Amino acid sequence: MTKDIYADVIVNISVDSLDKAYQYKIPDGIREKVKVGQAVMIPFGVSDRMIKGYVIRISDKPEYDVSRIKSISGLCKKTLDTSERMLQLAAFMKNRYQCTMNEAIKTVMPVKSKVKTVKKKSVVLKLDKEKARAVFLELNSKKNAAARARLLKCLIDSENGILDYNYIKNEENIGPSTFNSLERDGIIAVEAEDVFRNPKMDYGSWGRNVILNEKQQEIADDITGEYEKGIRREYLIHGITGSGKTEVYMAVMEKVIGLGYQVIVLIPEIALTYQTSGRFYKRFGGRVSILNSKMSAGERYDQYMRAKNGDVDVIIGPRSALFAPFERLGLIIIDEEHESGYVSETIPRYSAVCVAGELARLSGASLILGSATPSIETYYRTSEDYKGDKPVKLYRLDIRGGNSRLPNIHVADMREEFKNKNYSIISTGLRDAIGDRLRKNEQVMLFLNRRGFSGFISCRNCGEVVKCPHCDVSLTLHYGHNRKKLVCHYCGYERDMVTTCEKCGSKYIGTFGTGTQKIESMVKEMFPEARVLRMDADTTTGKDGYVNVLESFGAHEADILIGTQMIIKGHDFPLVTLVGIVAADMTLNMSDYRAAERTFQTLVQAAGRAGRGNRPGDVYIQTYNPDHYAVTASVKQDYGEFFNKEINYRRLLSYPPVSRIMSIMTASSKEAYAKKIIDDVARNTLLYFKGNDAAKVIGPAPHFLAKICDSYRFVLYVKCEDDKLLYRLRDMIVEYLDVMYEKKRFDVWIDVD
DNA sequence: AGCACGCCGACT
DNA sequence: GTCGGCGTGCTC
Repeated sequence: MTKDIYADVIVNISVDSLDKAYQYKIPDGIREKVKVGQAVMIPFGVSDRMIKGYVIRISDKPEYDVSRIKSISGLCKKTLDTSERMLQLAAFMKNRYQCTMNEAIKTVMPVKSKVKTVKKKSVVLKLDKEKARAVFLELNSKKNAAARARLLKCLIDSENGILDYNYIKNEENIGPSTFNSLERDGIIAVEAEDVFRNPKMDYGSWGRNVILNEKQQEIADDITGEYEKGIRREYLIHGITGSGKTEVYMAVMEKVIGLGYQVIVLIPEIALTYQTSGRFYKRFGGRVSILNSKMSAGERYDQYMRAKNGDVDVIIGPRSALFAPFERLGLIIIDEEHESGYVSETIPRYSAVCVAGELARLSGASLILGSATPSIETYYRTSEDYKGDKPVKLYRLDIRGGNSRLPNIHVADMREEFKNKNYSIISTGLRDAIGDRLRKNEQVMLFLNRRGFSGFISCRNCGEVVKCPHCDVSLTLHYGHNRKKLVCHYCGYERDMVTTCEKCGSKYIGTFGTGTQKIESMVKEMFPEARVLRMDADTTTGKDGYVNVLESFGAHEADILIGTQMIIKGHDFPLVTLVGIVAADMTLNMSDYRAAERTFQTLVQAAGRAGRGNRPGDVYIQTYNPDHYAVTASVKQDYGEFFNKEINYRRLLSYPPVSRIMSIMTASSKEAYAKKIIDDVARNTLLYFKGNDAAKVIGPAPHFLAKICDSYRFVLYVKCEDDKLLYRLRDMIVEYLDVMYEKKRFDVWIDVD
């Protein structure tokens, strides 16, 4: 006799208490047909009423009282419907990102939990108040009508005889049967209304056609040609900034929509401005739906419903727009695919580019990626060396539209500056250039790689650095409203600025490094007459904060804008003719294999900000590593050169995308315990790869941030070309730790790439 | 959500 | 007794 197998099934009802998996036996006859994502009919509840559910996991051991497990009664055939596809996508994410199926489902089906808030049920009094009062008195005098009387009283007391269903149900403790009986007697009515909040926007006339240049047309024709032949695949449009990638997207979209398919367009959060939305509205009119992060759950749900009902052809939004439930998804476009915003910060930490690839495959859609500085991973998939699945077809778009030209790029070697006794953080060249622009009444942007990348405090006498007591990290200096304070960027710990060294008592406390605030004060000192704006997390409070700063700068209310990452994304400022990258190599020093890639991308994108109007632009790159290929290649704006050097470097060190890398981090409040576990994992990992030289194991070692929030961290790296081996190892480690160690006393994170 | 069960007052 | 409304709790 064969062993029974079981399926975890989620029920297709949107109620919190049912939001979990139920285990069913899979009957022998349909054993092969039941896969994760399959829709099935199951008997549910005491009366075994038949409902639809989805299989989310299959296993051979029952996790419930066996005698009470029912059997799946049949498959729901039909075409692969959207929710089934979404569940398959969730299953993919579960495997790829090591999250639970529930976490994955919550990500891909945001609809489910939101239903309640949107389907607003209300109770309406059907009689006029006089008659209702009579009924109420009658019920009130009866002994068995307490709930009905209570409900009626509430309705009579309410202003217009309408109350929220859930409110009254919870507040007055009224059961469903009470509503039913009153409704049957025609005294009340329960009404469910779907209020579609459709953000109305007027963008004037639409349908305007743009004429593509020769190169744009060629790419659009090629993609649509393949599309018409039924070819579905991934494309990369490598187009320099301002080369008009959007025009190509739109041309392809038009074709795909014409064939009756629907399109998802992902855009980096920061670029989701009215400008962008307006362009799409102008072209596609009301058949476009735009999602943004400011939308409430309800508004977002409404847009998803419009997508599901086929009321829109195009949905535009940040990475979550990927999960719009289109029935006939034909194309996904990801603009600026290298953007870090496409990687989720919450579990599951999925990459939208990767998930989009899978979604496209599942739905028979094509995927177009676009970027001026494609991620190494994506570009690698266009190369001939790439042997994996999902190869990418590459197009180049290298003519800048309009009459703007590439800026002149200057490199300032900060080591030379230091030798020449310029101890400031602004090179002489950049300083002169700023002065020149101020005289010409043009604008300047000064860019710093990341917020408070330093500003750490140390004693000039003994060298003691002020650190966070909970984390092994130096504190960063911030200027509060009227006092200086020290902040830990990891745990948020705050304290007053120290005045004397806590170790030696010296009064000479120095601040090192340069944050945006320090640059601001220095620039104000150098150019007292200049109007300076600073943009970072401290100056921009609220969701619209940064938009306000950018708008004010765009209106020439300031001459110099100082800021981090945010200022180089999106937004064109025609008056900006000078961009200074104050510390170009800061990201190079980060202990991450993507450091060079990030640096190159930032430098190229920042340089692209200068001279987008008619005036020629200048860019100053200040660096301590003028010979590093990330710097030299960005000076030449030569992606190819950078890619070749970078991919060789990664090949040499077995980094992704050539090889895969898995990191295993253990953390515990007891240092020795975290160490013991990671040593154990390391030993087992070596055992796992015994006699197989395909993998390299590095470590274990204390993590780069060895102590965060009073928790000690150790890390182990495993590099291997075959990701399946890594995924299997990962699953084994998780299971092993589960069995061998007490769960609560430590944390473990396992990450692939 | 939807269903049944047990409780309790009311009516035959 | 037993009918019927009401509140509670469960659904593999």
